[in-house]
Amino acid sequence: MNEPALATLTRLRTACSQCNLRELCLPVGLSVDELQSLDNLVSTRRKVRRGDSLFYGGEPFSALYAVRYGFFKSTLTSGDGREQVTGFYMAGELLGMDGIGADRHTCTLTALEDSEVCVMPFARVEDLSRHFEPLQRHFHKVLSREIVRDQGVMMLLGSMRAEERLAAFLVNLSQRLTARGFSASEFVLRMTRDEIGSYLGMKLETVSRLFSRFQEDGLIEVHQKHVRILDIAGLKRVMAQAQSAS
Amino acid sequence: MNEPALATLTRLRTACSQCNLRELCLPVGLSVDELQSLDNLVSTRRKVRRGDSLFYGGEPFSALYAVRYGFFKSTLTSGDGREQVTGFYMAGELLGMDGIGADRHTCTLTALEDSEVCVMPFARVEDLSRHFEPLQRHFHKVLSREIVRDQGVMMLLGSMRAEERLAAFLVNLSQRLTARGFSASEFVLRMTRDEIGSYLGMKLETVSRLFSRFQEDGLIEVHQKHVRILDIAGLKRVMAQAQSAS
DNA sequence: CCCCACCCTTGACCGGGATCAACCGCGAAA
DNA sequence: TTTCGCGGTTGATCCCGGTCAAGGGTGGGG
Repeated sequence: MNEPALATLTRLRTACSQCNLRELCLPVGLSVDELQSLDNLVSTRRKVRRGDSLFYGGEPFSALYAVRYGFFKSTLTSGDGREQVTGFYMAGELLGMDGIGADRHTCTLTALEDSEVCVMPFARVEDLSRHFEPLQRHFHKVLSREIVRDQGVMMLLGSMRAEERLAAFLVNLSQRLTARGFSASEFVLRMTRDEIGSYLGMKLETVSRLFSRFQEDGLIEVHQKHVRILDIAGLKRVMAQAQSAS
Repeated sequence: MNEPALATLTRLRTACSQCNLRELCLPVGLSVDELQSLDNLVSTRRKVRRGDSLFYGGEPFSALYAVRYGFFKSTLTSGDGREQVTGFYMAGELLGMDGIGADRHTCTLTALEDSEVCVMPFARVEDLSRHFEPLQRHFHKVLSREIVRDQGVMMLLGSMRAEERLAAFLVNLSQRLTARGFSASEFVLRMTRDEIGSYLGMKLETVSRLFSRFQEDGLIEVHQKHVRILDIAGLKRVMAQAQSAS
């Protein structure tokens, strides 16, 4: 009841109930009252500069992270050194769930632009989950959705042609940006052609060629990292051409 | 303290503490005492005949399932009807975690041989997790491991050549069978070439050809669904040839 | 027990996307 | 302002694995 002033300040600054991302992030769907139960979920915030990593594969696991702003990629490195991009993450999304299973992160999370995350010590997440049912429910949903997302990528990689994959990627990006109040039709890619290619299981040259083809077909306008979507319905049509390539 | 005899019977029959899979399944790592806290986690058991489905994509979600014996595949069907196999599951593995996120299953689980599962109503899983910390920890680990597994498949599909993928598949199968007390080197495939191909992102003809090639190379012996692994180290070498195909 | 539907194998050919290579453009740093 | 380097684009060629086709094995249901 009489915590030191500094602690109070930190608690307020990192309080979910004060956060403008609460509609996107872990507390989604909680009432204002319920939200206050989460106010010491976040211990601190942490800034990560473009190019730096939040954590590396192999590092001990201790916390989950919620993106406050910025953009991340997650990568997996196989025994023989091949690197695979396994996801891209933006504001409100949760990072680090891969580490729970073995108390050790399996993938590396790297910022693709200057970013900031909320640090949620995992012991605290579990504690609060045990005492606060809505958080428990929601946390389980977030974990489950990550599984579903990954399965979607498996479908992408396992049974779609290169152009379908890239179209699906653009549609997905556009949808997630829209949900965050950005323009659905015009954005700047935070990642390189190589990173897109790794994520989608193709070479960077193929990504580049497909961007050009989509442009010729009037679906998009590309200028390096600037993309404007001209025909989202057309992209969705490309996505579902239904003639498996593999 | 004086429950009806029938209830007692059911409870005992489905008690995790009596189950010979407890070393593989949800209760792994719990002491005998702790185990008894789980004894009403499982409501009933359910048999699923070969070819039948435990649940379908789109169906409402209500329970998780633990495989007691048998073999399952999970499949995802895309909007345009393409089907992708997203996993194979054997005794002790947990099914249905995809359904938590949207209270609705996204994939279909089909038995590839006559099987039986333990039905764990999800509300009960969450209840027990809240009151019993070791279960909570372990449940989170299981969810996280499913995420990690999926990311492994993404790596497979995104950056490995066909022969590497099939080698990885065989090595993985062999390891999981070993953990269950089966022979590491000789087994019967429960799935068709088509299902393996879908899982690994290649056509059934390619799977068949690669099996033949592995046989010529003295790595395995194949006869339809019977496989004998002759050179597991050789397979592991094939897995890690490190020259990306995509 | 037999048969037929389903699964598997193998061959011939083709094409999508990888590979190799050259060049361009933009942004950061001096 | 110039330069340097990374990232992107585009072309030429190749080859892995997809496609099409034919035939063979086999195990489960009637």
